[in-house]
Amino acid sequence: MADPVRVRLAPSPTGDPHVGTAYVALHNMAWAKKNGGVFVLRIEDTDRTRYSPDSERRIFESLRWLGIRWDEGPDVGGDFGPYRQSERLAIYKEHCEILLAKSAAYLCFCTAERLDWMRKDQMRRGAQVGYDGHCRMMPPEEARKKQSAGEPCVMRLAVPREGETEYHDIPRGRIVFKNAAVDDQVLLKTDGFPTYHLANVVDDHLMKITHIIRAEEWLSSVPKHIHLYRAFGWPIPKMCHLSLLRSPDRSKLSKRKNPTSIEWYRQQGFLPEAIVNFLALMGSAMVAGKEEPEVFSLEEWIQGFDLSKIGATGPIFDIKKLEWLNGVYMRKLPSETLAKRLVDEKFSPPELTGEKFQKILPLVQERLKRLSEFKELADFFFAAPASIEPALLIPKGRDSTSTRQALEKILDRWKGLTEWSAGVLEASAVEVMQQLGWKKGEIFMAIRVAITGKTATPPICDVCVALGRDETLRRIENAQKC
RNA sequence: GCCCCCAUCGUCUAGCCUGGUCUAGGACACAGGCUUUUCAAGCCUGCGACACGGGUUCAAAUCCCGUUGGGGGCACCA
Repeated sequence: MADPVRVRLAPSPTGDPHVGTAYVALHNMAWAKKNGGVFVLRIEDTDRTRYSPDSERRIFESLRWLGIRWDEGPDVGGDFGPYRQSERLAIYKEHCEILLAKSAAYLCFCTAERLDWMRKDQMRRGAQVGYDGHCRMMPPEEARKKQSAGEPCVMRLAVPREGETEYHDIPRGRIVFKNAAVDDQVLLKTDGFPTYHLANVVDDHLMKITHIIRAEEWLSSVPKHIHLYRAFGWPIPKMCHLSLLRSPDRSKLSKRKNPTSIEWYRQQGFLPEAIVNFLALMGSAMVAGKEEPEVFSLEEWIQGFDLSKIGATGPIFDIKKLEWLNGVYMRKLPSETLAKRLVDEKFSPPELTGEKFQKILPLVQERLKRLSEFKELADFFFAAPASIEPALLIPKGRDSTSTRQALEKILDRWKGLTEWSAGVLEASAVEVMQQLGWKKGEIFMAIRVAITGKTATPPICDVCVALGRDETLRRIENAQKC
């Protein structure tokens, strides 16, 4: 019996909750669920200069909003804590000593200025950029002495100078790195905090992580991690690097070119299930055997999920397709649910009452691509148009007088109606149309503009019913004045 | 510059592992049409790809090599 599957998401709380984080989280969670395993959330907060306490909270909130749940983490506990790296400093220190004792790492006293100069020099010469090994030659006793004398230093990984390091990546297969090209990475910083490289290897081992599923940008640091695992004598977890989500210009998704914050998508009125579905579509994955194989729930997706299905090409984040999916979900939602979402996410006017809501929501529901569009699409239900554009009101080839007369006739007819229903309104409008010799489009458009100020609305007679008799007649009267 | 990854319609992808069933399938987008009181939605049609060059083979989108193109990494950031 193999070890139970344990995977982890390791975001660093340094900014907005990124859609790429959600993308990676989804794949981790899917793999854990698929195998009856455990999904761990670990906070990588070893960079105290970029750390933002608010960021952690927002990451949790955004992931939860998307329906992503973890089994262990700083906020839910677990047997392998603490789950914030800043709370594990003693553990890293201890492991640093092990590496030093095995000569797998060494202390480095080089100043930032020297490193800077060195790098510039390497660039200029067109040489490989990386630490030149200056302190690697130093006898350990001497290094210890300097260290105890209080000289600031870092600890670096002593990467073998020759040979190759290979490993197997799940979507990509065998990958081979030349050791000579691998830098002597800093493992422990002057401030006593570990770098990502040390912390992630130590934690993944201690937390019994079996599969590392993370973004492709980590691919080139894998050899460093392998050397670390070997130095410790630990087994190496399976690795799966997910291709980076791209901007339309194919560079990695960045907020300079694209909205990347999950919060932004939420504020724009995207539904979490649409975002999840969309993200799952990137890189492969369709649920087979459905009439709509590209529209599926999280559960359905997980059901058919497999790491072997993941592709290695970097998909462009196509917001047009997300919008389409969002529309699909908006139309599918029971209107009570949609109403609740609109209210909860603050996309509907506060004065919206239950009854009115029920009347208008079905009229706009299939026209919405984002929750945020509700306000604009439905504004005329809440207030008469502030002004009416005569050019829109008057059909092409007609004049203002005949338009005014047409509205007058409609008003007369509608005032006398005993039943206020879409069918009746329509029938009497058609009669007026015939009397005037107008076309259907002309009369209905004139009514539409008179009542809503717009040329694109739900079927106008339905709108009139939702608005009610008094309001409808009042608006037509007003329109005549302009 | 050095290291690594990737390569099917504009975009997301199926097919590739286990060559022939691929005149390469679906979806988004786009264009046209139908429906129609407008806008949506829906339905139909169209446009549209195996980056290029060499191999291997009776046969290559599928296997191998190279080229080109794109991407990522090269921090006391993750």
